[in-house]
Amino acid sequence: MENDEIIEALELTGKLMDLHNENPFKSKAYTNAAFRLNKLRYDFSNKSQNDIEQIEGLGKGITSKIYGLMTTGDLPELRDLVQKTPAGVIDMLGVKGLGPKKVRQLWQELQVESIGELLYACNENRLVTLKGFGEKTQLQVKHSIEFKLGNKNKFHYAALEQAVFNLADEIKKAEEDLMIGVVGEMGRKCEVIESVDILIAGKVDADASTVDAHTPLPVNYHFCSKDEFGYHMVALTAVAEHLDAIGFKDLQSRNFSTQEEVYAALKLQYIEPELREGLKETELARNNAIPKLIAFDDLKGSLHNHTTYSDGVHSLKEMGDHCQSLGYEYFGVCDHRKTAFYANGLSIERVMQQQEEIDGLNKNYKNFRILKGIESDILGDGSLDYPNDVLKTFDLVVASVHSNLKMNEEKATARLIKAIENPYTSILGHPTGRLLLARNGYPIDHKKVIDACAANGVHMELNAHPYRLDIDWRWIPYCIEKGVMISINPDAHHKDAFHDMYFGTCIARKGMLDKKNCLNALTLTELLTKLKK
DNA sequence: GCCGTTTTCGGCCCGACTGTTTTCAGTCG
Repeated sequence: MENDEIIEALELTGKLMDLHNENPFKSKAYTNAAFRLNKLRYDFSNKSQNDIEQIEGLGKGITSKIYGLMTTGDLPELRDLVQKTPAGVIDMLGVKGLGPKKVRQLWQELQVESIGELLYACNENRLVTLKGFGEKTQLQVKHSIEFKLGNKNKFHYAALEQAVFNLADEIKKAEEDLMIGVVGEMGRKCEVIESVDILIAGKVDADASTVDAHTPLPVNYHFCSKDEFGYHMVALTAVAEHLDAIGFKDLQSRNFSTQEEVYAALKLQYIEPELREGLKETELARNNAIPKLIAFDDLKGSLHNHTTYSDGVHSLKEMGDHCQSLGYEYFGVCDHRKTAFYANGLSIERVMQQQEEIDGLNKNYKNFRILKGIESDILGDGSLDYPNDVLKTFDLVVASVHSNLKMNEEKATARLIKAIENPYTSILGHPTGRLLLARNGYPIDHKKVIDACAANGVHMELNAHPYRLDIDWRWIPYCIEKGVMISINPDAHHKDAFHDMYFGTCIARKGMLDKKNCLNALTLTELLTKLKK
């Protein structure tokens, strides 16, 4: 069993014990174990029982249960609890705003046994009769369920890409003579995917759909002749608004084997698939004004990453070495500040210690440098969780919000602007706090925030984690217009997460980012000059 | 129930927020 599965099982056990009104301290033992294990950030799934028992906060009793779970995949307590709980009631624990206590009330007092029934009960205004519930709780539960249902059968781009590429390869292998194209939302590299579409051109002997897709979504296959491949690639990749704007239906012929030929026939600059969203791309193409889009290879370094100093998995040296081995020129360490107690945030003493270690490591690097940074929390009032005389010791300061996420637009915007105005802020981190398919960000006035960045020389993060992709790509053109540079940051907590910058680059292309407006496409020397300003 | 340890028993991760209360329980990050 893997870390996550073990932690999830323990957490669920704790929740179900609360749901069944067992001794709250008994359930806490499980919840606490999950909490402790979750903080470890290393792979414990193949450790010995003795190793597990050495972990702080775990004793003999819970250790033996964890070890049993690890080796047999079974936790008898959990099995019993699951057995006496309707599956729909367990689902209800996943509704935001509902914990075990509230779910118990809904189940026992309203006999609600599934998320569907719960939504119905909200609509019938039945939740307000329960003690501890009111209008607002009922409305929040309703919204939360609707959000959940609305995201059913939607996936993050990153979760599908490899499977879809593999699928295209398999089809190609089965019949070498075919032309294969990924079209639709996947072709446009949208951040959230609802359907997978593949275009196949050529003579198909076997039904391509017999190839096992291995994707969690059904795949739509489209077929055409080879000499119309380009025509159908454009038709199936673009949204209707784009096709209208370029005058697609006025084309006299379908005989275009490449996409480039289609745009040439329409007397337009070539428009990359990512851009075919029906926004301003056609107007720009008409004036030959679409810039050369950034490529993954253009990135020269990685800013905003974490190490074991806070909540990262690998040490400073491991992360630095790995970043260098990937061919980058610099690696920015931005561990969490102390306010981030949830993430083992750094005290001032440990920051100093980290900076000394960085100085030591930098002496041995050639053509590579670790930059001293910090991810400073933006507090509720917009101030940063460090005094200025400490902030000035860093090469870069990423300021970002991690708590108190439920502000209204006016307050959240003012809070961000105050943080941007701090003279030591270099980059505004994940500006809306959104988690795609899981949580809407706090509402902000993007224009005001970007204007403030422009006025204060602050750069904008494009957090490249596939769940975040925050700032939203739709705002990148406005950033560029105002001269605010975009920093494609992996926010890496693990060596493998540097690769997230690839997904950041994909989404940045949708925002028409070119390399000269990308902070981490600068060389080390250029970057240092920029950061000093 | 379990942890840590004063090896027997007091106290369970923390701070903030929300919505419901009328002083706090439940939930979240």
